[in-house]
Amino acid sequence: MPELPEVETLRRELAGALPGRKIEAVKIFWPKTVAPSTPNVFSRQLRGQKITRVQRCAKILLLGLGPKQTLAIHLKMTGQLIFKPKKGRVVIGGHPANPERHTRAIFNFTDDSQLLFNDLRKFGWLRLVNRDETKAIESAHGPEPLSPVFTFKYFRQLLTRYPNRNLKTLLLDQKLIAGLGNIYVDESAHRAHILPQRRAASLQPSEVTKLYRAIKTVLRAAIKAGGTSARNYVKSDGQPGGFVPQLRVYGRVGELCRTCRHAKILKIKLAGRGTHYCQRCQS
DNA sequence: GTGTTTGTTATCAA
DNA sequence: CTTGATAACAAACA
Repeated sequence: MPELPEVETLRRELAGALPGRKIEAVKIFWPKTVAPSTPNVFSRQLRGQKITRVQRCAKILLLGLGPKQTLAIHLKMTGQLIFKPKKGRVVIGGHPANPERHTRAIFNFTDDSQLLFNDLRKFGWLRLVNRDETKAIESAHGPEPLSPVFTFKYFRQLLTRYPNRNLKTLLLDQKLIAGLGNIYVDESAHRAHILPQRRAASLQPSEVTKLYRAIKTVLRAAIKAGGTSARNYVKSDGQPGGFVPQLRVYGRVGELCRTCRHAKILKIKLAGRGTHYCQRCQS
């Protein structure tokens, strides 16, 4: 699941690869990927454009195409962005012209390099947006948790403003904090020694501090490791990120807790999501 | 055939 | 207004 650290990893890699490259052709293999546009319109609009910068808003990657236009990319659950310095050879399966089984879009650059958008479950999307629409995307999200805008004061006020929400749903809410998903919410709660099902108002002041710090710490560590490849996520070179060994609860149901080495990691359904925690370390 | 996986949005209900 | 539940999207996997 590409969350903030995974998209940030891609942003950093692609920021070193894409700027300056000119789009020669765009192929769309799954039209809904570019909805509400159409493959023809979408491709025509992008052809000849040069990528000027690579940014990120929450879990959305933003490829700048000059001052007026941006290509916004959301990987949703199974999206991948693969950069190939030279055109990859055509491989088995799927569409005849389709180099990889779940490739939904291909950007060919004039120097023969390529950007592939793979997405097994077809939830991801590509959208060409203008400046106003980019602003709208940004204002639909809360502060970036690793930016100075995400102050302790803001975080404390969040908990006060939504006293009856449980931590899980609150931290997952993109309007309140940008970029956290199922993995890093569970990991943050474990590191803070707080159960994700707790009501916001039930946190002691010291717990608010611990949670605030845990969010930042785990995100920084995950970015440093190149993200979590629990399922489909890979980096732009196709290699997995390295954070799985550092996960403390996500995907570890039944395992012995790596912190207390005593209790087994439990898994419940909370806010409709698989939620992992240690009964002994978290309260 | 069933349940599970999850990011996001829409819709409904209390 | 707050909050949570559910479905929808879609496909693979156990």
